[in-house]
Amino acid sequence: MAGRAAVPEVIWARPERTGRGPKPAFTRADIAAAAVRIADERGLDAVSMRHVAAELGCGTMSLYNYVPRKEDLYELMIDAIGAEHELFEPTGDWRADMLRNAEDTRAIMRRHTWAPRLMAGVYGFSPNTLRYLEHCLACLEPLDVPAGTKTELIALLNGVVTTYTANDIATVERTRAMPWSVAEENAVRMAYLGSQVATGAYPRLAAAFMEQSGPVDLEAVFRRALERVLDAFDPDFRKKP
Amino acid sequence: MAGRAAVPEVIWARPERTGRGPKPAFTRADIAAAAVRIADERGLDAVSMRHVAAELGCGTMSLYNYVPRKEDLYELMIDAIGAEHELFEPTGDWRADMLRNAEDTRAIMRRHTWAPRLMAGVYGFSPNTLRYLEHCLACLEPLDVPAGTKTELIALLNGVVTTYTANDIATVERTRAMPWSVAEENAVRMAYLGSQVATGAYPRLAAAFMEQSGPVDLEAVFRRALERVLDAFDPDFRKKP
DNA sequence: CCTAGTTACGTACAGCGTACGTAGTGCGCT
DNA sequence: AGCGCACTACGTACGCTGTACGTAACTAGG
Repeated sequence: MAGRAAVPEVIWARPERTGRGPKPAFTRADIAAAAVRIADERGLDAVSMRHVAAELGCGTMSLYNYVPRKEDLYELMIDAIGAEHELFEPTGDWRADMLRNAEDTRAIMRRHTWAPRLMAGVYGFSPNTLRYLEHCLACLEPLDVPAGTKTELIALLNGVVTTYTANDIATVERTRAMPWSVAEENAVRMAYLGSQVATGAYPRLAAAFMEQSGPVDLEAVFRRALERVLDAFDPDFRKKP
Repeated sequence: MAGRAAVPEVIWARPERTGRGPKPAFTRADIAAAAVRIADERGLDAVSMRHVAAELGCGTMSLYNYVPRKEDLYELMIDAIGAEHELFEPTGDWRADMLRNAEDTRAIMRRHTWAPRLMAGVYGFSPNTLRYLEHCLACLEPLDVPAGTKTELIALLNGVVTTYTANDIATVERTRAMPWSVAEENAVRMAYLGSQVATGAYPRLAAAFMEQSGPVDLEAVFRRALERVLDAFDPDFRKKP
């Protein structure tokens, strides 16, 4: 009686190795690395059970011994890139440290442009996610607010980083493997946007468009957003000029 | 020579109706409504070209006359729920107005729990999205900052609303059509999280967990996040006690 | 040693997006 | 007026997906 579990499974809760049977040919890390490699090189849509299995050099269905559902494969991928976080020694300046964390997260997402899309759908707490959370709390040690407020700060900041970086990646690279170029698609979208604004139906939007000169500096916009979020949590902020 | 366009298409740029040929049996609004109905009742995964066509009572491939790619169907859906925004008369109090907008957006997403997932992947500017943007700018008229800063405020606020509501929906309702109950899955996840925290590997995280008593008030957390974002943009904020 | 639990994997199925071909319809142009 | 073409409609088919299920080989615990 093999029987599938009638209860939801958290992949991190099931042991990687149980006593009986032949030794598994791969570790979870192997599988995660293969999936990440495929996603980096051929896009997230290329991450299918078949392709990952092929990358590992095993049969498709063998993968299901390690990863009961595809969703779990995604969790492995998120955990894998979570290992790339730089867990530095906190300096005592919580603002600077959190900025560094945010830029670090952004850099990781830039290396793995599929990450924001995955983060939106997976809510698990993987080992590396927990480690990163703990690190953030360590950075926030000097900040004198309740622990609940700190976790809210982390959540808000992470949300902003994800949202902004997802948008930037979208405008810069757009979905991969399109028959037309990125520039072309963006041009079409901007042309449409311009034509709509030109109808006069959106006067304030038009004014905002007129005001801006030259291309937007995405990096600067991002940093400003971070600073604003940090301001909102900074007890010293009110006293500043 | 029918020939597909070798250039990206923005569905809003292509006219809904061109002169020639038989009258289309449906409008875009019909199609969007059908897709939204399916997503509301049976979940986003049930929104397939086949199902939408069936809901409309036409052949699957006929749908492609109206919606060249499935991605465009998603854009129609987002635009459709964008019509649910309450475009009230600005009161002159930009903070209160923007709070109202945020709560309004949150309410829409709660009615259509698939919305956050879609928003993460679609970046178009649909008619109703533009209308809502214009409305927000109208609400921000009393705020004396550059237009660019206003659009940044709107973007940041919308991002926070989407992120937070997506998370809340996930914990409250989780993916639909699971063989186990929501409570069960959350219980399993929390049990795992608790077991990890109990290992002592995450002391600060453990402390944060200890600190909290009783269940988290998601609404309060959400409102606090909004207030913080608004604080960060409020010129009067520094002068307050 | 035996056997239960595991690994490995081929086959099969339902469902997906959508390319393509064909038939019918009615507006615009000559 | 009527020709032609752009459009609607839709059936069929292809390649792909996740994964249920069955079978064979293997190994550690009792």
